[in-house]
Amino acid sequence: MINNSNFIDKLRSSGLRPTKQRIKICKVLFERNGTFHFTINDLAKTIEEKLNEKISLATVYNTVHAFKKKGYLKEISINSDKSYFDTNTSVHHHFFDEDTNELIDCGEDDIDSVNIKNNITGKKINSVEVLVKVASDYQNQK
Amino acid sequence: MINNSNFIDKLRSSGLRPTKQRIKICKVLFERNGTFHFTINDLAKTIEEKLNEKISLATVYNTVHAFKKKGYLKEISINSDKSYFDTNTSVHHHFFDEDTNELIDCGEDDIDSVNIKNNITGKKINSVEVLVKVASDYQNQK
DNA sequence: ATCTACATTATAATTATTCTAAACTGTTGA
DNA sequence: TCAACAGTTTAGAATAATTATAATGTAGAT
Repeated sequence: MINNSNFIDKLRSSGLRPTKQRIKICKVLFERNGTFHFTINDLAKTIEEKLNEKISLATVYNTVHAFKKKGYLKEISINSDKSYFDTNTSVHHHFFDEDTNELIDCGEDDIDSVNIKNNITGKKINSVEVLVKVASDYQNQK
Repeated sequence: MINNSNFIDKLRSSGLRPTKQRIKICKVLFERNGTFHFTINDLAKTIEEKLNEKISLATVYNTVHAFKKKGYLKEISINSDKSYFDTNTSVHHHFFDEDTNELIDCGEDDIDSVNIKNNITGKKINSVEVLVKVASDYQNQK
């Protein structure tokens, strides 16, 4: 309870009211070491397990999207039936393990920075993402 | 009608029965210059317009997935509520215009080839895709 | 303490996609 | 040529992710 003030300040300073639910979601998302890759469902389930309490799915959706808009979360481009989010908002790329449907951060040194030599005229680049899809050799054989 | 035999041969040689619907879908997809980026819905609509006839949505889904499995189509990774496909199956990257939701092929010279220096142990790389999301400056300001 | 705008919630609605089961059609081989 | 079978198509139901709705709750200012 003591260090909730961090989250309260963070929320307030970005114009989001520090409601109970948002603070709890902050705790689940950001009180951890390492990054967290999740779908909305993953997050809702984790909240239920960690806090022994349910937050409405609609609120989880609203909050995740609010956090994304404020830059606290990144949405990851994978072609999938659901959306993935990442607590690591720095520029970085991903492996996607097709055997397990798991997202894995690429380290700084895994991929050279991508150089865009020509952009669409009149547009601004919002993001550059590399997705490396991998699978076991066994899987590939079929 | 004359050059349907191309498609018939192509289908048969890959183990797909050349049904009326598949041939029609081939015509819509591959009888064009330049690549075609589409969602299932785009394709169904295009079929209806071009051929003045409807093919069941389920069939369009089945066919597109069959063509993808055979390597005639590529699925593009965009975080979106729907899946995008591409008739250009070569290794290439994309711009995604967030103003119009339009996919645009990157030219050969737009992006340097991406060098993956470390891979996940025991896995094989299936694909490497770069997605550059762009939007007008105006859009970005809000 | 009260007010007001913003948040939360359960639930309904929407949208993309897959499943189902019945009808249909290429293909094979007698 | 044609019967039979396996693969296809189809309309519509089912499922799953996400968004909208409208009533209730609550943080923060007055």
